[in-house]
Amino acid sequence: MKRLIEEARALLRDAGVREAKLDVQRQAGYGEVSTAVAFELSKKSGKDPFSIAKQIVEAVDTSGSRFVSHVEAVKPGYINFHARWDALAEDVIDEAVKAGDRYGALDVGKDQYMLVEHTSVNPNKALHIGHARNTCLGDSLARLLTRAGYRVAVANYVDDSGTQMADILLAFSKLGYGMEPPDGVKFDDYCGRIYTEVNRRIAEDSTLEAERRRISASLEDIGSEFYRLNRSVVDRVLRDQMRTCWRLGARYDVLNRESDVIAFDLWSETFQKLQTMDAVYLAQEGAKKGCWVIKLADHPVLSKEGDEVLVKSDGTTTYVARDIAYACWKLGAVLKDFKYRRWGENPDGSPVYITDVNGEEVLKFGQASSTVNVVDARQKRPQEVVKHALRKLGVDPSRYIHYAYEVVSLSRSDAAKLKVDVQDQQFVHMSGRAGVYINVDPLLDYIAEKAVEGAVKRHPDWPAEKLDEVGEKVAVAALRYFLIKSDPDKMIVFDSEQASDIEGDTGPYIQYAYARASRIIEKAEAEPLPKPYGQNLDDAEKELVKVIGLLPFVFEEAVKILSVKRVASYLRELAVSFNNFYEKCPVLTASHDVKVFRLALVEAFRSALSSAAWVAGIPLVREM
RNA sequence: GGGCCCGUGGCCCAGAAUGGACAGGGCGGCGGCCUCCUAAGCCGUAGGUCGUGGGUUCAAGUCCCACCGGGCCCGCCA
Repeated sequence: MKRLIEEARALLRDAGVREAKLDVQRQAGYGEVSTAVAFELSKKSGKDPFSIAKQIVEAVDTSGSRFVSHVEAVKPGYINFHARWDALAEDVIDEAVKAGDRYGALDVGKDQYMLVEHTSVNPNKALHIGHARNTCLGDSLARLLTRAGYRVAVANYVDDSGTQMADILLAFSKLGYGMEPPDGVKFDDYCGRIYTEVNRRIAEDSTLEAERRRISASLEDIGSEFYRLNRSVVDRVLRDQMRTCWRLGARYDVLNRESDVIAFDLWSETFQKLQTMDAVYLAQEGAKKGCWVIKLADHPVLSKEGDEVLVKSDGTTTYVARDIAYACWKLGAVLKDFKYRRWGENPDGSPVYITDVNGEEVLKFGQASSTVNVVDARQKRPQEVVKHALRKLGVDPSRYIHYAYEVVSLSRSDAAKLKVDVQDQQFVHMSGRAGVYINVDPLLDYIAEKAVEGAVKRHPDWPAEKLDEVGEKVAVAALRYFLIKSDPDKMIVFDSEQASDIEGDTGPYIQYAYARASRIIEKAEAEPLPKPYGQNLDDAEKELVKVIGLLPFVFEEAVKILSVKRVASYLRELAVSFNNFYEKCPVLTASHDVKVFRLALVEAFRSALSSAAWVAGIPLVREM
């Protein structure tokens, strides 16, 4: 496909058009590559764009072309290049089949190291669907960057210090909650339920509030009973959370604990530098008297809201201060570094490390070329303060990317199921404190159950294990596609019936196209030979060739604007093209030459789909 | 009060980085297609002031301004 564009560009150059923007034409009927260059030229010369286009087309000589069959000037002034399908099909199919499930890989990220951080759920509860949006976006971004040739490491920030843990510890130490969850309940889920209950009890009994504060304070005392209890609770919750993340297909390289940002003292070095750069000052009066605050006066927007406290009057740091220090570590603006120990293993066998003051492992996860932080849109302001601080420290703030996404809320009907009084609201925000949330694990179970119901009808002979395996993959595909396909700037009003749909514009639709293709390949006795390449292709074949050829461009665009959604919509487009081909073009019963060509086309389709599905995190099955 | 985001058929959403060829798809509705590679599919059909009003342009769903409606953020919390 690239060669078709290059050839079109060369033809234009020979015809006297030095610079032209060429687009691969998505719609059928307007050629395969087109340009609106005549419109631009008409702006300069004042002449009618259509006559300019005609003039250019007359000057184009396609007689020596391999990929271009003919060129035409159309209506208002477009110039459309039509492909020679035998050559284009050969080019696209060869490239896709050769590259296999890495088809479309780029090298734009060569020699660059990207640190992607996502998930970062407080370790006092199980993942709900809002967290899943974060994890799925972040994991797919990491995959996209990997496919684009970057060296990528994935971090999960574990906010293990602070007050949100105190509720759970209060429950275990004073309110008589046992450390073991009831049968069939995961520990993280159990903690989430406790968290809700404790908050209700604190609202009723104010003495508990003081108790919680005391626990919160004693957490600072390293080696204390509460400190040790906290560590063990955090680790148990984290292990359960990670099981859910793995279930969703995510993987991680490192778990960075907030308590270790403090323990390794990344802050003091950062603080010194901020002082040296005259970016902070000790407030002498007003409400923030006695606090070290960062100057925001020269920030175009933040200046209107007053300076930000970094060090409280009691000498402890705020969350934003720790985030600044951590950002400095990520981008190599401080020299101090963590130590690590091996914590566990991803399903793919790769190690997961965790920060640890007693750790033996010295690893380089900091000093990234750039860092992507998947953090919900409500934190835009603090994230902007971090960027401002980086700028002050001489770090190019564009290296720090806040990948913001909007929250997930619940539909009226889902909220009503949770006994929320919905009144006239169209949606209800989730709240861990209020117990209003839908967790990832039960949702996946529910979708898998629906999928198994469908599979059993089709394959009454399948053993339960196989049904469960496919059901699980269908569930993951459905949820990931659902969370990835919509614009990150838009709030998702989650409805479990809609999200668990496995028909229409869904993840399973994409899996289904792949399964159909796989069955053709399995049943074919002939080899998918590269030749002969089809003459007189059916429209459905042409369309499929074109869409397969599009993938490298899709990756290029997606990586440029960090758009996971772009990959999801491509997958849909690709699967539609295949299903169309599947209906109109029989493969196994076709004549020998046609069959061999179509088999190769099906194989090329599988390459394109598996490559893009990997980025989207959609697991594939050969039959379903 | 200041700032950020969203507004596309009954419902959900593509199309917004770079303005261009009839505004695409799904759900739901109606009507078809399994002696043929899996019907989790395909085809047809009905349904649209792209929130409103201005502006820029040969050309605006897309860019600019104002307004309306919805959401979020502005703590010595994280």
